[in-house]
Amino acid sequence: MTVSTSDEYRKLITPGSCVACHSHLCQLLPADRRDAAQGLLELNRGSRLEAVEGGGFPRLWNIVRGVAAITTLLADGRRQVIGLHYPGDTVWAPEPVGGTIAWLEAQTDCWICQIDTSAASHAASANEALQARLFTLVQRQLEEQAARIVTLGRLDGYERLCLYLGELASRIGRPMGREILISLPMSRADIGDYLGLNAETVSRILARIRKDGLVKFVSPTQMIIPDLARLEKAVPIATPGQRQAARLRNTATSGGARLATNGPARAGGAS
Amino acid sequence: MTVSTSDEYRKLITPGSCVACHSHLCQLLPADRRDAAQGLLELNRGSRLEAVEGGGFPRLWNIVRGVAAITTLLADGRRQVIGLHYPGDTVWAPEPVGGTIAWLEAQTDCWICQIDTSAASHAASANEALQARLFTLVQRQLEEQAARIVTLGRLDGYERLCLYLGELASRIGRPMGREILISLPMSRADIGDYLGLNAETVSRILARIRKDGLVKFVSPTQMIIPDLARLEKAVPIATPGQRQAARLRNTATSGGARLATNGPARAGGAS
DNA sequence: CGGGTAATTGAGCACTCTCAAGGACGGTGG
DNA sequence: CCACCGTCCTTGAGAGTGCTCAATTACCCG
Repeated sequence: MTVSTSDEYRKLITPGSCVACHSHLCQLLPADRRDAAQGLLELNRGSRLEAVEGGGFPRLWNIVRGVAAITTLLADGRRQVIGLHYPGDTVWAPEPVGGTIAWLEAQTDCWICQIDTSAASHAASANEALQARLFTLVQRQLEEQAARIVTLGRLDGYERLCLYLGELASRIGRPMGREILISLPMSRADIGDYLGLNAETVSRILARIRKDGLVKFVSPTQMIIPDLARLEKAVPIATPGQRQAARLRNTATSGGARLATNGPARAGGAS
Repeated sequence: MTVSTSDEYRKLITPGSCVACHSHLCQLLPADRRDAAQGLLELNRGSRLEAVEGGGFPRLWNIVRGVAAITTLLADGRRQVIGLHYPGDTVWAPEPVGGTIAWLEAQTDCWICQIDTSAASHAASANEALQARLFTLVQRQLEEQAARIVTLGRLDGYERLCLYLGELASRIGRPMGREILISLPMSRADIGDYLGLNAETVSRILARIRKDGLVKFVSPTQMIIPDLARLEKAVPIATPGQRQAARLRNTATSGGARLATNGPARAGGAS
């Protein structure tokens, strides 16, 4: 993990006019604690960020740039990516619990703004805007995790990968006319860790999805999605777009929370 | 869903001296909203409780008695149990999102205390104790869901069931000397929906666990765990030492933290 | 142009699913 | 009390999906 002090940031995070992110969550902290409570970190690909004990109040990670995974390990070395987060996301940092630990791991070079609300809590418990924002944020993260539980519990590999590609397309895809260009931020093995598969299976299923014409390969890490709707139709669930629209409807009333959101959605599958 | 008004409750929930639960979360609500914000519900086995829009503030379900599952029903009738909750648990009620709805479903007869913090939020945002309590509660739920993601993503059926039995033992098991007696609150099919398996597989694996001596059957829904420690040893939960070792293995290859091998064979799953 | 990592592909196997047939259990009515 | 019935549980056979192991092939970077 690298703490950067480059000029590029200094400009971004000028106190009082930080433009690093769109959430401006830090602005809701009490003015005298704003500096202590935030810090923009630069993480190189593969480096990690572990939450420390927050004393009961949340530590938040705001993904300013890049893609970062919340990851954990089993005793035997098996690995699972619990969540995958994109620019604009704010993550409730997982605290160490009973021998198990999860950390944030940069999948690409990242800028992460760390916000420690414990610094704010005592002075700002009356801060209703902050509280509302935190609730919205937590609600979203609970939903995303619930969706991932369904994905891992009930979707097969093909569906999981279609979901993943759709997620990438809507979060970091670059529209090119009617098509969408995506750069995969993770290796096959990492994708496998995210989707509960292994690297070879990911590779094989990707080949199958390509053969079905749902995606075109530019290189192993760059692909083009000719028709997002068709890709999403391969997954018998609400699409990220639909969910986002629904959430905008939902949150429109409550305190102007307007983070672009998504996350894998609901699943079909067997039973 | 049944709203009970039986005498048995009336005694329990006498305002100001409610002893229905141990959380006493409702006591943290402002006094004038306490009645509006809570209500003790009786759910018969199989009945449901749906959250409604909370305006950005959480609706909480406090499990006083019984076992309840947060469940989603897919368009084709298949189910996924997202979470399973026991007496003493407080659940952040899932709000309807994008056409997908999750609800609480009583696995056994339940008493549920519903707490609506939106009633409290405006008057009591300064209530630091309540806020701290909510954070703790959310933190725990996020952790539980993260653990379930790992379970579904990386544990095989045998491990998932051992975990489930251990969970039951520690939450609703009755100690009998050195052994623990548990009454399964769910059918094989429901357990399958919880663990991402199907009913037949659950039955088969249960038979295998029995043959391995980790559990003794009293009846199909009552079992005895002779040695909880031995059961838990079947699940690779990371101890600090093991985690350290695994991390060293994991980081040894490169800064990218790659992993040579993945989880156990897990197949099927859907379609 | 080498060295190393990442990705692909193949063969064989393990785990879980589907479909199907009995068996155990509890409730009901005769 | 017992036959009947529905539900849940068990067990079997066969098929499907994904994993392991292993060998290439492609790609990146110096």
